[in-house]
This record gives sequence, C-alpha cells and structure tokens, in this order.
Amino acid sequence: MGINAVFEALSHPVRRKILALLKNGPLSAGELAGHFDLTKPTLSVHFNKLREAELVAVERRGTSLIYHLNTSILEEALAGLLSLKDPET
Amino acid sequence: MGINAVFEALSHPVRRKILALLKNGPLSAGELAGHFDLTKPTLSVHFNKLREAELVAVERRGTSLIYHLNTSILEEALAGLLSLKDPET
DNA sequence: ACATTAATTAGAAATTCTTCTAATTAGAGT
DNA sequence: ACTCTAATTAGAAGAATTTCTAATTAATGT
Repeated sequence: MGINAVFEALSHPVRRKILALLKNGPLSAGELAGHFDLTKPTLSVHFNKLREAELVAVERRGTSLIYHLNTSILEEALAGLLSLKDPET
Repeated sequence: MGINAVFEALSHPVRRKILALLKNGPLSAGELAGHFDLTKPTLSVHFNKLREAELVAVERRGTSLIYHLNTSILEEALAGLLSLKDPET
C-alpha cells in the first residue's frame, strides 16, 4: 500500500474521473458506472484500485455500494508532489 | 501527450525519485543512474517517459546528457490533483 | 582514422494492466 | 423460498510496463 499505490491509482484517466465525480458527494457504483462507456465489472476493477489506495471508502446501503472520496489521502498525494518541487523538503 | 502522460510518468517510484534528485539542480544521466540498482538502459527508459511528459528537459554537454526538472509541468499535476478535491474547480 | 567515454536504441522475457463475458454474492420485496 | 436489482469475483485475451543483454550512436581526444 502506501504512496506507491496512491500514485499508481491516480495514473489512469478513468480513475481520476471517478475521483472528480466523487468530489461533489458520494455516489453508488451504478451511478458512477453511468458516466462511462465501460462495463460494470471493468469499473469494479477501478474501484478496487482506488479502495486499495484508500483514495475512496465504501459503505453499503441496501443493495447499493456507496463510494466516498477520502480527501486526506488526496492531500498525501499533494504533499508528495510538492516535495518533488521544493528543495527544502 | 498532456496530463495523462504526466500522471502516468508520476506513477513509478523510480521516476518520482529521479524528479526528487533533480529538484536540487540538473544532473547527468550517469549521475542519476548512480543512485539506483538498475542498468543504464533501464534508466534511459524512465528518462524517456519523463521527457515525453515534459517533466524533464535534456541538454547535451559534451558526451553527457544533462537532465533538468521542469517545474511548470509539476505545477500542472498539482493543479490537476487540487481540482479533484475542490468542488469549485 | 581509432579508441574511449557516455548514453542511447533494439529486441526479448516476465509481469502487470485493462477490458470483456459469464458466473456468483448480497440484500430487499413478494 | 423465489425473484429482482446491484454489484462483485473469476477467468481469459490483448496490450502495455519493466527489466535485462547486446548493439548502436554521438562527442572527445590521440
């Protein structure tokens, strides 16, 4: 896990778009899938990578799985990028 | 290329370490390679990905190739990450 | 022209990623 | 128990990534 999984998760455009969709509030797997021309199983794989990186958290509500953005991990990535720029850190 | 190539380039720990080494100033391919337990051809592949993403620029000095960090592209990545967090942007 | 140094490109092997279809799990309602 | 909806896991195909060794390019100096 750790920062490697985070940057790996951020490397795919579909996964970055998932995060962008979640920044306005939680969404179910099905709602998220509706924004892509990909099958649900394919999206599930992307959800898994985001979950392993802890960029998202999941909560079940009835038959739906609701995905939430984890902003604290996003901030870790931000800090990691900043540290590549500043000679101080 | 664009932002996809940038995030793809940032996804590998070796490439992030290369950028971290360059933040203190330009280094030659050989000097960079000295920091890794990898062959020079392997490092060349990583340099190419960073160059394609324009995260680094190259300049030849004699028989050496000097790599420079391109901070403006790093800022693009920063902005891209920030936009995943803020509901405004 | 030749040799040396620095670094690359070429080609191949092993692994990982992305995507699909088919099958399975999980919960809600009748 | 059965059915329906929501979403997952399993398995496989094709593409891309990472790494190596061997060969090549490029510039410098004798």
